[in-house]
Amino acid sequence: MATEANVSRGTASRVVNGSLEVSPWALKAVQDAIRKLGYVPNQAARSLVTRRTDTVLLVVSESEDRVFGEPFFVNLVRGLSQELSSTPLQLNLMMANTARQHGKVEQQVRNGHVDGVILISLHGDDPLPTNIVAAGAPVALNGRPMSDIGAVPYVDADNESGARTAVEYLYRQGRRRIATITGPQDMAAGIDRLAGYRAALRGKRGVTRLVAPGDFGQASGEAATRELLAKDPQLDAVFAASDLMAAGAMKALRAAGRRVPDDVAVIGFDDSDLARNTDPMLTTVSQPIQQMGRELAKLLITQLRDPDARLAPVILPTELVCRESA
Amino acid sequence: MATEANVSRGTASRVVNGSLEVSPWALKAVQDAIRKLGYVPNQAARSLVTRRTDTVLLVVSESEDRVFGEPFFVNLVRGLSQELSSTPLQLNLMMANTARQHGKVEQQVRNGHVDGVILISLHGDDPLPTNIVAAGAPVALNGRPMSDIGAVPYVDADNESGARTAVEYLYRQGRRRIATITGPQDMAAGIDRLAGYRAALRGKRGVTRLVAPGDFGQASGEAATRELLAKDPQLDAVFAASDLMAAGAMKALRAAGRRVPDDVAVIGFDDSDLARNTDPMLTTVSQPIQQMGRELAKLLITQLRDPDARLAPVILPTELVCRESA
DNA sequence: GTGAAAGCGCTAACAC
DNA sequence: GTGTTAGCGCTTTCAC
Repeated sequence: MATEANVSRGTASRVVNGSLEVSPWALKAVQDAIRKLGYVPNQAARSLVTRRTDTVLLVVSESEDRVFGEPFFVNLVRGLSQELSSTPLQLNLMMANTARQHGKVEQQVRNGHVDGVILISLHGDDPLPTNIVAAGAPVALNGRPMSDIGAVPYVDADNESGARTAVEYLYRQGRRRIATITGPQDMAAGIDRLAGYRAALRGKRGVTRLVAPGDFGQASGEAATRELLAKDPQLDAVFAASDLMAAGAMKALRAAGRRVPDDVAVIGFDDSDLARNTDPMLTTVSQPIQQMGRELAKLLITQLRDPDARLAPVILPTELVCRESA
Repeated sequence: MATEANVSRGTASRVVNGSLEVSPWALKAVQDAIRKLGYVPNQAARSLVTRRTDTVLLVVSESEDRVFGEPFFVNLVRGLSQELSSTPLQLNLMMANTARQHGKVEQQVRNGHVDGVILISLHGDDPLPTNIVAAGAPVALNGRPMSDIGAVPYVDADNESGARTAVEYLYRQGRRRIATITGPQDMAAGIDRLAGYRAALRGKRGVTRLVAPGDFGQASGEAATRELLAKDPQLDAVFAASDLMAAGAMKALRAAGRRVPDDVAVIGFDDSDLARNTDPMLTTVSQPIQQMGRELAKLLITQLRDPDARLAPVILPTELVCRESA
């Protein structure tokens, strides 16, 4: 290619890498040659000398049992992909739940096979992010980690505010016996959504509060609702911390002869596919998942550009989507 | 590393690449050195000379509107990932719907950035697979392509047999006015499922057949059902070519005062999350999605090992999952 | 501003 | 069976 443009390999390389120290003349000659030859740099050769790979590793650290509420994964990936498409960065995918696979991730980093790592759906307080940083690569996390890991930035939806808005909406509708079915309390999303419920009702008089634990799964929503109904048959609203649990709640309510939303209003969380397909359709809190993917990518790109950057968490707003159930 | 083991770089390389022509003595010395030094080969340097990248590209060619029935994507990826984890192959992910992005895929192949390509959720008769093959990389497809592309192997569920089983089940229950809501007839899955419906009823006397078109989406299922009800109010069974459409059907049936399954039995297709969350829970045809992912990976690996391999399509069995709606 | 040359870490062909 | 050697295609000093 250099010969085609009548310049040295060095100059050609300078043009390809956008160096400014090139004469307009040479610039054009090289650019023409590139177009003519359909030249594309060999990534391997480049990596060999730059010691960068232009590769981002997406680690899905998901246990078989807890499958995330589903348009989630595709949408997140779509956001990531969108943001990365304007960079030379490639996306490498790895499912890693076992400790052995986590070890593989660290190894990949340590051996310079990837420039940075994006972690999604981590459990509790996994040491993986810290280990990756120690191994020398920047990390971006999806979802607030349980134990605060100083240097690792994350993206999350504003779970507390979403829950608060939902419960306030129920209150404004005149509901006064408002129950909540919580998510697992060892996950930030579970904790924050419960906090939102509490915040919404704080200082309100004449409101009956009821809390039943769930695990984000459908069955737990059903069971929790039966429990709540037993405790307070007058119950007039349920805020569930996930759509699946809300669907379970509706089922239990129907079985108990309650009409939704007439007797009991129900609100879920996630705005999953399911929410559009229940009968009545579910009022729920939606998160900008695709946007979260984009922010995740941005967080990583920023660190790649400036390794010393200290990034703050990105908290994205949620939105109450009103359908039929409340 | 070679020096650590007191052998030449050549011998070290032979050991690393599992050549048999190495003395046990040298073998051990090198292996010890590897362990001692925590040596891992540099992938870039290796690629540079072997002209392989040990990378498989997963191209998701999905239009924004048609989101696939959802645990689909994660499960497929999980299968792929499982199968690839025992090889040195990495999985590269790319969302590519536009023609421009399709071009990028071809370019990646042509420049040797990937060794093979797996394509999922292609539209109609996309020329992409043929183009990739022409560019010199093996391809494996998910879902039977519309136009038969000779050399490109694919993995698919046995859509026809799944549909046939479902409709036969309705017939055996004594249903005699059996309708179907089809998928889009420009997709193999839509066509095959309709063929299964027809096959199940072929030659049966005293059965009323009713066909209404749908597009796999919920709304189309609802509309089709209203149409069917208008044509034949006596209708006693509906086989929908997707769970979403089945959910829409149930909604329309309920609105028309029919009870499911008492008055009208409903069966869906996909066994998506949704099927477990409708009320009554949906009887549906399940596909082994994760297994499909594994087979997809195998198809590609085989071709990578033997470029001349001529592979037959892999058709995986479906299964009727009986719940409450039929 | 540009050319020349060194070398990134590895494999493969060849000689021994 | 093993050592030697020549690149793979690129970036990056270092002279000029």
